[in-house]
Amino acid sequence: MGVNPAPSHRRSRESARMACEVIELLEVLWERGRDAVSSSPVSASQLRVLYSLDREEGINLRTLGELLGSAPSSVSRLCDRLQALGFVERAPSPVSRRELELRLTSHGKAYLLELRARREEALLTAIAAMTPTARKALLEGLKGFQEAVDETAPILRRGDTEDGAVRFA
Amino acid sequence: MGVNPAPSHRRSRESARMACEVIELLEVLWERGRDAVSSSPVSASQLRVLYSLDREEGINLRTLGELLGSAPSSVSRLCDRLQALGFVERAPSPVSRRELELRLTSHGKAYLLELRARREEALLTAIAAMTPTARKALLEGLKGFQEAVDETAPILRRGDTEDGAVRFA
DNA sequence: TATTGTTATACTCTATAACTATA
DNA sequence: TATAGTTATAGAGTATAACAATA
Repeated sequence: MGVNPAPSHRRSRESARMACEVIELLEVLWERGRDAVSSSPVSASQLRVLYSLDREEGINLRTLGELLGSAPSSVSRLCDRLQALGFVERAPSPVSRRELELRLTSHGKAYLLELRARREEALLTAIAAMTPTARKALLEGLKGFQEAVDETAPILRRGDTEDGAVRFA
Repeated sequence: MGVNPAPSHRRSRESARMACEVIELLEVLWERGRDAVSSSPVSASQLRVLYSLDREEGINLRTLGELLGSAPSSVSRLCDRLQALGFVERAPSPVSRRELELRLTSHGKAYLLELRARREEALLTAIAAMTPTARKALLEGLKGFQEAVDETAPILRRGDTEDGAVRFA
């Protein structure tokens, strides 16, 4: 301990800290502006459901629960309300009569589109204030980061197992 | 409409979309891992309070509410529980007997430190998988972005007014 | 009278546990 | 019997409205 770390290690740690700060900032800012969209009051929890269903169409309730880190009962209630809003639909699974296939409705997809457009607009305000050099670096850096997350966060990757089932491990 | 936008505009929009995606990813992932810290179950809402008090020490309850976009009554309840956990303290304001000064306790600060360390560790896993070039770009880009947010999101900036009061407009 | 903070009430989110239907 | 999904109950987050104390 106390030895000089390699420059790339220091830079990694500095990047992590910086990313952490930026994300905290946006966690506070975005939650403030959530209600401004479509006059449809979708909570942060419901929004996480929409994100997940957008990424993994047709998953069942149990799998969604694992993805969110929430209990099945909580997810069931969330889906009750999102279904009542017309954003999510429960369809019977073709492979097992005790499972569901959860999907965004076109209404739900439209909501996500609008929310993302609004958030991107907010981000643009900040990005427009950056220097062209920093802007270019941000894009390159985020691209690389996203690819790296996709590789190192297996929970988000759908992988076929021998029996053909979908696994999220 | 339909005209070719300048390259810098296209890059800005692309950056915004990319940032949006990355943040959604982390909103889902981080919420899953929140409970793993210190065996202290701090909710996402409570966490936003801790972030805000860490940034703006000694603000009153109303101001915190504006910062979070929450009603004063909600903030009061949040503080009840954070105070019971020993993470936040309410002190009488020296300038007005009807106001409070809200602060993190040392216990609260320690919790934030631990949470951030854990999250930075998670980010490092991804960052370590990036190329050195992308890593460097990420750091430069995030730095520029954070500065730009600080400039363009006045709600987060504390500014003295003529009468010496603290304003968050 | 206006402002700061706290309660009262009602609805949403969350978890654990009990329950129904299916495999 | 084990698993997928739904209720039952209880505690936490949220907002609106009514309230107390202070300015």
